[in-house]
Formats: sequence, C-alpha cells, structure tokens
Amino acid sequence: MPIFLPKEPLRDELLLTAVLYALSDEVRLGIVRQLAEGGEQPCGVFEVDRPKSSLSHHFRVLRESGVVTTRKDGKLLMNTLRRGDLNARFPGLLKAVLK
Amino acid sequence: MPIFLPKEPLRDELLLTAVLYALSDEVRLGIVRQLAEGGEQPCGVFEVDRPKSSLSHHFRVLRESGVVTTRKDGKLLMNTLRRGDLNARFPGLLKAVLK
DNA sequence: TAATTAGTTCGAATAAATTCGAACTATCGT
DNA sequence: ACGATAGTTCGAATTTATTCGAACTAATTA
Repeated sequence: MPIFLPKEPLRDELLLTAVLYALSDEVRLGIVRQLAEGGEQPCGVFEVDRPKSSLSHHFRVLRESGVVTTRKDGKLLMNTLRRGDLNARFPGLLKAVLK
Repeated sequence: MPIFLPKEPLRDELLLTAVLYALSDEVRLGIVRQLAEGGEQPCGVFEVDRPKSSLSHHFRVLRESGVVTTRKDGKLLMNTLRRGDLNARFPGLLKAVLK
C-alpha cells in the first residue's frame, strides 16, 4: 500500500485543544522550535534520541493537529511550521510558545 | 487522612509543556476560561457534565501544572487563575489561549 | 450530635498515547 | 537491477490519562 500522509486540517478546522496537545510534548515542541528557527526541513535532520518509527509518530501528531505541513520532495518529506494558519486562528500563540 | 491539595509549582518551576498539556483538554480549558471571566470561584460552580470525582481530577491537573491556585475558605476551595505567574513565565500565552 | 455540603482520595476499569522493531514504499545513485 | 536512504505503517507491549462510584475529611448548620 502506498504511503498516505495523514490529512492536514484546513485553517478553519484547526482546534485549539489539538494544537495545545501537540505542543505539550518535549520532543514535538523541540521539532517545532527547530522548524521555527530553520524553516522547512526534512524529518531526518531532527536529532531526537528515538528510533525513526517514534519520530514518525510525533510528526503525524504535528500534522494531524495542523501545526506542521509536509510536502514530498524527491525522497525527502519536507516539513514546515504552519505559521500563517496558526497566527490567523490563534494570534499570539506561536509567539508565546516559541519565546 | 487529611486532605492534601497537590503542591503547586512556584512561578519559576512552571513547565511550558505541563501548562500546554493542562490546557489541551476541553473541560479544563472551559474551567480556565470561566476563571478568567469571573475571577476566583469554588469548584462547585463549574457546570461540567461529569461527576465530582472527575471534576476533582481535572482541578488537580490544573493545580499541579500551575495554571490554577487554590485556597481554602470555610468549606469551599476557591480557585484562581495564576495570571501573574503565567504571564511572567510565558508572556502572551494566556491571552492567546483565552481569546 | 447529627445531617448536610464541598470537595478530595481511593481503587479499579477503560481508553488513549507512546514506544519500538520489523516490514514496507518510494526515490536516488551506481 | 541493485543497494542505500528516507520515512511510513503495522503490531504489540508498555505507560499514562480519564472516568466513575464509593468512602472519606472538614466545615457548616440545625
């Protein structure tokens, strides 16, 4: 079966509780901070002390909550923080969390 | 055994992930919103469709994460949102979440 | 003193999240 | 075509959270 990335919620489907939950984990928060700093990056560059299947799980949570968007580029999955959507729906949240 | 309220973290012991986790639940977020609106209130005034033992659990999570502080007043436990501490440690977070 | 009220604590059941290895898909390079 | 690389998916184990009823503590009121 082909790889299906989870469907990412549209801007107006973002749920505050889901976003807060996604950000409430150290690993995921670390990923988000690094994306905020360095812009679009593939999954592999994140140095977390966990096997890739665990990392993949955390990316899924970030995608499904709408915190991150992922596009395919060759053999890489490139991840971007959904700044615009998050700022539109929850103004100030990202800034407060990333500070 | 006497009733021991969970120890509330000091301002500089607040953890962002713990706060975000506490806020990532609809019931708890509802309590926090109502405290933000109406100021100090006892546990009993919150109309959530759950038995009081469940409510008590949610208050515990809010206290242990440092979102809420509780003082005893007669037979009531009065709860207050820890605005000052939260704003000091995570500027803008509360505003963004409560909007 | 007894009854009521407010809310916690306990214990056990259920539900949900996390973790990891192994197997897999897809792409790239040789 | 083959091997290596990137990352997902699956399945099962473990951990953590939630839920609730019942028993409890402490304060109030009769």
